[in-house]
Amino acid sequence: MRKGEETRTRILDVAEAAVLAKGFGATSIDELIAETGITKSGFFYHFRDKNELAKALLERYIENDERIYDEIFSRAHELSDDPLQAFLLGLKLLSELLSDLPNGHPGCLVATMCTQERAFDREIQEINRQAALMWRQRFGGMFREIMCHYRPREALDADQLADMVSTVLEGGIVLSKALKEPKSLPDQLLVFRTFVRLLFQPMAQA
Amino acid sequence: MRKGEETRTRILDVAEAAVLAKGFGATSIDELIAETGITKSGFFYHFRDKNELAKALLERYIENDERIYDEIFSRAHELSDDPLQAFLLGLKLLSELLSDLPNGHPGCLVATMCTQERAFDREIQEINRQAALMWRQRFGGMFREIMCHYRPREALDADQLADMVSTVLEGGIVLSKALKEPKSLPDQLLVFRTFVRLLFQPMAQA
DNA sequence: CCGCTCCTGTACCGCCGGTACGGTTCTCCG
DNA sequence: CGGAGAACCGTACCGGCGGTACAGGAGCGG
Repeated sequence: MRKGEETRTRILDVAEAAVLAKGFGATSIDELIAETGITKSGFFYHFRDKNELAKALLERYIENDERIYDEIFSRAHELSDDPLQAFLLGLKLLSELLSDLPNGHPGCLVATMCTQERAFDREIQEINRQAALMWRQRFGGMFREIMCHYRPREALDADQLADMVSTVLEGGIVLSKALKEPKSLPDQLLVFRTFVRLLFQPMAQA
Repeated sequence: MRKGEETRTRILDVAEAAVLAKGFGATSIDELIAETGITKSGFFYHFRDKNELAKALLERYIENDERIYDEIFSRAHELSDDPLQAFLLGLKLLSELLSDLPNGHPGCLVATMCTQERAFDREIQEINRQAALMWRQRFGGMFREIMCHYRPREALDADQLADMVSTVLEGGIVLSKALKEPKSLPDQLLVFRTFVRLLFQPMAQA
């Protein structure tokens, strides 16, 4: 029981690193079992096929992702009662966290699954969609609360603003990888942060 | 001579669609030759291996991408002499173009290659990097020109702003695919457009 | 000691990327 | 019109990989 879970976790750890580095297709099962020190039979005992591995990988990744956002933004809300300040602080904390990753962000599994969508079944696509919707809900709620206290200089939809957070994160990851500049991602997040601050900045002559 | 180029183009057309839909790894050569109506030998006459196909695919994609940006922003600059207005107009035109794609944006090959980076050789990674740098240069130039005429409300680096264009495009593509909402990408671009307008909007009491 | 979880070992299949190579057809140029 | 490439076709083959099948064994809790 305990032993099985531990092996499964080890497989997922190895697989996640490999998939983020090389893509799902380029990650072979043989390679995974070699690194985890189990046999092929052992692998297929835990995962029916590669698709189920992808599913488990994705679910675990999203879960962890949510946990990180929970931590960061709850900490930000502890430090400031103002919803705008808390959000801006959260973005800053997130940017700093991303800056501290030595080799840059390892990549987002949601994005990897997206760029290879038809290679996976609809279940995985649906998990992916739900993840994006959760992000929208999370940040959308924050923007709605901000809008209760601040009047935006431009009329923008809270959900679209929320999607902008995901967009900047996903796009920043892609750009960082393409440019081989780990700093781009946290930088882009800070640029977005400036935009948000600007958007809700009270008019000069109120 | 002419014939060869045409076949090669047909292979690339089929391959591009398949790669964007399923990912590079999930796209088999057998499948490509079946759809193009040639044989395996014929395929390997045109491309030494799959990696060279990827390279040709990527180069053609980037070339086409650049051409589209050239057209849109040169048209925008014809319609307005003001660099800010021209840029904002360009974003609008781009957003409209993206809106008109019936099934949404098919995906960016640069991003797909990024999420599977180690599966390809360094040459491809370098092409990818150069593409991102070209985007930076293109939009960076525009922002620098804008900054000659407008004073931004917040001090932001022109290159980082330029990267933001790429970020929003790449991130928007990912989000659109994840959410299965084609409209998200053009919407995100318009949100960014609003930010840019806000950034360079003259102060109320100048 | 039974039974269950958690594997190992072996053998095998079909698909796929890639190689090798001989032959064929088409195309353009002289 | 004829020859020389260019642009393929056909066939056979290889190794790696995803996946299946199935038999068996170690360890562990009840």
